[in-house]
Amino acid sequence: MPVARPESSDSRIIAHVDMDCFYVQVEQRKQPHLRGLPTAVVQYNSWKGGGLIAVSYEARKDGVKRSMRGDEAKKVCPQIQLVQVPVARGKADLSIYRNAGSEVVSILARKGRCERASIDEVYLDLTDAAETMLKETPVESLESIDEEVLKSHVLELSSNGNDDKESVREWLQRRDADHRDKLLACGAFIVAELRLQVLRETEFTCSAGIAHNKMLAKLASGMNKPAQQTIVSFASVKGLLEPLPIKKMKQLGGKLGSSLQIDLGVNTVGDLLQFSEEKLQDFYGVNTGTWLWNIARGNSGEEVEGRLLPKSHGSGKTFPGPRALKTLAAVEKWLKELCEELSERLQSDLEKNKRVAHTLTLHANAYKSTDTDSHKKFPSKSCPLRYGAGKIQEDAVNLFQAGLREYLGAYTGSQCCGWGITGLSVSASKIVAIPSGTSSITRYFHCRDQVHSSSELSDEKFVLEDDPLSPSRSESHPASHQTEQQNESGGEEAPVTHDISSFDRYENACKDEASGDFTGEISHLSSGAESCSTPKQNELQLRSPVKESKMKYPSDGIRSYGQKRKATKEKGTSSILRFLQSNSCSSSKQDNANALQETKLLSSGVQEPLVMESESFPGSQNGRSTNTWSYKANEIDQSVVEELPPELQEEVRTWLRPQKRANTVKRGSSIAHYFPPSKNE
DNA sequence: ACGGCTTCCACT
DNA sequence: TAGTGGAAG
Repeated sequence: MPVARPESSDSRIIAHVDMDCFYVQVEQRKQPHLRGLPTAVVQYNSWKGGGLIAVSYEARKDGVKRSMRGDEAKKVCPQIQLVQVPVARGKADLSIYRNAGSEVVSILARKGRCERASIDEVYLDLTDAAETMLKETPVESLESIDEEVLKSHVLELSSNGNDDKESVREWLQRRDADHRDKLLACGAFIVAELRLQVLRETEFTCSAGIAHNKMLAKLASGMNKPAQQTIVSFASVKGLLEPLPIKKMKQLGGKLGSSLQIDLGVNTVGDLLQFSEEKLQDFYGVNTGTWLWNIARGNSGEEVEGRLLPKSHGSGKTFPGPRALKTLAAVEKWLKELCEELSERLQSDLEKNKRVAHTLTLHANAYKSTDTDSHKKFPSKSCPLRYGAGKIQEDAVNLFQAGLREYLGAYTGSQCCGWGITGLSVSASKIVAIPSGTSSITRYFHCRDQVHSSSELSDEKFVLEDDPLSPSRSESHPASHQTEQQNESGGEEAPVTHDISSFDRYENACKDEASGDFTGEISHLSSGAESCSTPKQNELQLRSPVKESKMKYPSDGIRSYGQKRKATKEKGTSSILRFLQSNSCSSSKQDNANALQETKLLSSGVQEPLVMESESFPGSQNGRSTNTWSYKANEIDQSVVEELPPELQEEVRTWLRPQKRANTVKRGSSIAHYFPPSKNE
């Protein structure tokens, strides 16, 4: 899974911001009398007091751990305050925490590119902001800076026990510092300010790590909690990683980490240094091997994605042991609950963010009481997503039945034959911003034309029908049957506004009929992401081919850690495209502003000059054709690049000179005179 | 047969 | 593409 993304001499300024015991804070804001008390959030308290999902730092001191039961927590910490997660439709409802997370994201996105990494974590790329600050902020003003930044922990200092504010102040203002450390210092100021804003506006505290890449930033954010920030200075990287238990590294907490320990005797990150890149590649494949080699040295080129919103929504519940669902009726009942929640969240996403989801997926866990030996898994199934709780539910039930048949094998009436469902979940994915504005409407009709003229569309009568949305029609779901009325979107369950639902329909139409991706712009952009990456491919050193025979996993353990991941996916290149899609990369203030701005950009033709060649290729199943775009690097007009936002200019130029680390050269030389060795001015 | 629920990613 | 599995929190 980890992937090689080598990056040498990386001068980005990356922050990882992590909310402190977030769910607890959300509850404490709701009930301020809980502040300062040992507190934990539990879900479902009937069985052994419920499971803890967040624990305050006061309670942690007493040894309370997440994943204790409420009862155990009471034992080690009798005064603990247990707050229950809200329950809706018979299941835990995390929406208040999600909403609180959005509050935070919208604040943290004010400076630099922001990536929502989870409900309570974000990454920030503050490179540009830090550089600007380094250029424009006279050193004197740093002396009057707020206390918060002085509470930073600077790793190279704290290892010597010199963590006091005076030392930190001195470190932050060192004039002979490495340029990269100066940028880090600027990043620390920016992050401190952001954290204060978060506190002021949400009452939530958070901790942060400031470093040159995501991996180190993430590592650092957890080192001094709560409500503190940690800077990984250039000089501290080696000392930080060397003694670090390998399992503490993100991505190595699981089987890969275990394999490193067991198979290679690697217990700390430092131990990894003894292995050549080739050796690691022999064991784990080219990509993972290179990735390991790099992270051991503190290198990680992973980009901060400009994404403020989740990529999918899901709603699920487990039915452990005795509570397993044994009848179709019971499954249907719970699917209804889950689908209602999902639908609500989809509606909200639609209204707030103008996005629609395209795929509905059903997951289930099941057992057969008959043969305990067969460890067959209940297959997950998906289909096009139709809006409206009732439709989602109907489709989910169909998916379930298809899965169940497959799970049980041909025969059986699928009723009371000794099966049980221990887990159910529905999720919505492939979420894209809705096109809006006149040009999109034009494309809408254009797209429609394609739908009808497009070759295949076979036999089906539904092409011309009013509501071509039913997933039941999709040939991949023989299980389903279309009984529904043509009566389109809504009815009682889907109060969708007209314009929106029509867009929704058209998207689904285009998709269902498999006649090309729905908007011109979206398909251009997403396919462009692939073609744009070509110039960069050679950045990945894919040297020695993996010899599968030498893979040394325990036979039942790790199979393959992605030795064949292609170099064609370059996150760096996609952010420009994302910018064109959503304009969320840099300074956008609010989530829901993105979709709107997106279309302005798109329809203003900004993307055109970037797109040098257009070609179409046959689509997969239907012989449909999809437009895609590519360009030749040397054909890009410089003036086009200059029109882009600064942080993207950088990126584009990087593609154009794939061999160089544009970053270091450019940044280093142009602003080296700031923070001069002696007091400036 | 309980750690519940959610999200993301890579691979095939 | 759809479906699977790992990882994280």
